[in-house]
Amino acid sequence: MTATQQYWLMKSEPDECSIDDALAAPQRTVPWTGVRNYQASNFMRDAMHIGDGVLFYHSSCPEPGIAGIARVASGVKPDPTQFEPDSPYFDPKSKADDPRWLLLDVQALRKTRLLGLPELRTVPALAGMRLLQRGNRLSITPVTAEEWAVIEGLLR
DNA sequence: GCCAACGTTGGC
DNA sequence: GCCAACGTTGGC
Repeated sequence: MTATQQYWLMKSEPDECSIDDALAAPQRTVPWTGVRNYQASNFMRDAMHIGDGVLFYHSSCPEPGIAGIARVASGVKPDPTQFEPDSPYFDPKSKADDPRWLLLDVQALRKTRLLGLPELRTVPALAGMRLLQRGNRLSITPVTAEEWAVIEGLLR
């Protein structure tokens, strides 16, 4: 156990799962369903570890931004919604013995004030954040230790 | 609702 | 393996 803690930003639509929803869940933990992008999925499979820090981001909503702090709470497992025909995340190409999509559990730690996207863009130290790069659409992006520290400072 | 940006699909 | 067409994301 030598891996140092890493940091991530994970987008969730608050209509589906807000930071309040996550905090209200059993163990404050929710399965991160619905990732349907290989880059994001590969982050979960190859790079994310239990205990990593997570910025809980609200997207596709009136006020997009960081809404809370969470942690990675499990390793990867198959995302069951890919096998559910009635789910919006159903993937007919997925086979039970060869799932295409993974998830891991995320445990909410605390709600923060909303650190909105416009405010994030004003912080020079965050100019390089993956989230803020032009055209970024990834639902899971790495956050550097420096960026994490700056954001913790803004949320204090 | 618009649209820029990006990822995926599938014909060749 | 290329690349045009199409679908999706997500801020505005």
